Amino acid sequence: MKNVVTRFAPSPTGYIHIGNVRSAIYPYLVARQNNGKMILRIEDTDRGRYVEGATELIEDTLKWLGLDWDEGPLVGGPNEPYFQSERREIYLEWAKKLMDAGRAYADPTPEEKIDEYRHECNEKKVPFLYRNFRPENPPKWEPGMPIRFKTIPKSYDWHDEVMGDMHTGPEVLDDIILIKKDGYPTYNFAHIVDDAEMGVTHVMRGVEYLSSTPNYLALYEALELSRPLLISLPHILAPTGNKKLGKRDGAKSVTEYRDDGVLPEAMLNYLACLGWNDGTEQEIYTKDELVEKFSIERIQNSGARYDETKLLWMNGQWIRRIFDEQGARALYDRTVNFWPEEAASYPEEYRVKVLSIIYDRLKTMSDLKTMTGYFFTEPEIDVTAIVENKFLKKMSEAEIESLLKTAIQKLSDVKEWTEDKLQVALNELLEETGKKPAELFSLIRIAVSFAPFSPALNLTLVVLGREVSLARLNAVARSI
RNA sequence: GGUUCCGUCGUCUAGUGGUCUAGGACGUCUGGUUCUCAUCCAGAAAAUCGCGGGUUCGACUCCCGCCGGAAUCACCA
Repeated sequence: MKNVVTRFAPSPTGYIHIGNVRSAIYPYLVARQNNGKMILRIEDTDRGRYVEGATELIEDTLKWLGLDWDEGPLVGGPNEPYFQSERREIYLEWAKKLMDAGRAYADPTPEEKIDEYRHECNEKKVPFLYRNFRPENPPKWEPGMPIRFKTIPKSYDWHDEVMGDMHTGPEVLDDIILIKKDGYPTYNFAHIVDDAEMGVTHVMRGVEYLSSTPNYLALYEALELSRPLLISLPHILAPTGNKKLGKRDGAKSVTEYRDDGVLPEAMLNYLACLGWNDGTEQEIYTKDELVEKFSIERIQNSGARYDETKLLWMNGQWIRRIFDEQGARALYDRTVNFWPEEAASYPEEYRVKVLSIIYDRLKTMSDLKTMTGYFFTEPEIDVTAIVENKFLKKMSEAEIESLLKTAIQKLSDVKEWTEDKLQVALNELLEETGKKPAELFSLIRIAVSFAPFSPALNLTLVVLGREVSLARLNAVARSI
């Protein structure tokens, strides 16, 4: 396929949450895969729901995920403007053309009257269709009047790339509003006009638009436009219940995950594979792999439940992958905002070392805050933590004290404070004292960190350094 | 209620008539990796393929009916 043009067209009503980023990811993938263009268009036609700053939030979210766009806010393009509120003249022109052709009309009916019609139908238990109440002699249009499409009720067949062959009868077609009385277009009309003007070839959006599609088809026809490829994306379901994931169910914003230390690679990977797979058993995909392997045909046609646990697992995978493939430094660059406050006064090099021994324990970057405290602050000595430790509680305090002193002596004699030399010393200590690793190592580990867990003992000692390690051990020895 | 879509382990999924005694991943459980936590490795439990009919030598796969779930029916997108 050539000249592929896709778009992501959110309305600026707040943040983008995980339930709806997928309709940005898939169009992006399709555009890049086909050397096509991706358009970002802001559908701000509902002034009541407009949220200040939402556009920036959308831009930030996309940029963070690594989804860039070829046309739209910030980058411009040949079809400017990309805010629908600035394109009102265009929609009005198209609507006028429709009126001239007798396919649209100005509707003078007051809204209360429409409510009455609707009510009437509900009473009679017949479907409410405005076309049955079409005003007989619509007035000439003037500003302040809504414009409605004059539909021709008939059956439609079409193909949805995800849902398959579709068919509906005339009962779903109605005289939908094209231009609201406030002069802004409805989504229903605006997106058709914009997609046509911008040359959009693939319309990807949530399945909630599937039932309106016949009306769009009627519009394409009346406007003599060729149909773009229609691609309905199934909903992402909330963790519980069968509802689609929405802000009401506590759907977190994408940026919230960023702030919690989820990597964009993991987020993109997880979301792209929620409801799509390439048929192989691969689970971890880079953005480039997704671009290469993505296919519309393999998008699932049923909703997928959002599972944060799996996202977090994937994030752990990505943390390790970045460390292993790009090095400690590359991973460190992603951690700047996630260290405990006290870490700021330590040299960067030291933080990199801490990261290097702790990274494989991280699920999110923000775990650094809770997991690395003892590297940056003197832990509070808590003798009970030692005495009541499950490996140490069978020893008397005197025994513990003497064991600790032996250990201090041995470690003080270590010439080079390195990973290997420390391990040798630790092993010798084991032999000399006749203690089990569980006893000896637990004692030293707790004395040096007072943390519920820490990396391998020799590594912890290396990073802490000789001085700090011995000082802490001595302090504990004095406290017993 | 009308219209439309969907229905394989708890979850995400593989599966296009025989190779499925249904595969993988997350999660769970067990064991191993000199202490802890995690990683990693090995293993286990976990799906009568929504239900009932049919077609066929043979159906998770095709057809029909039913049931269940969802979406939509706005001057919101």
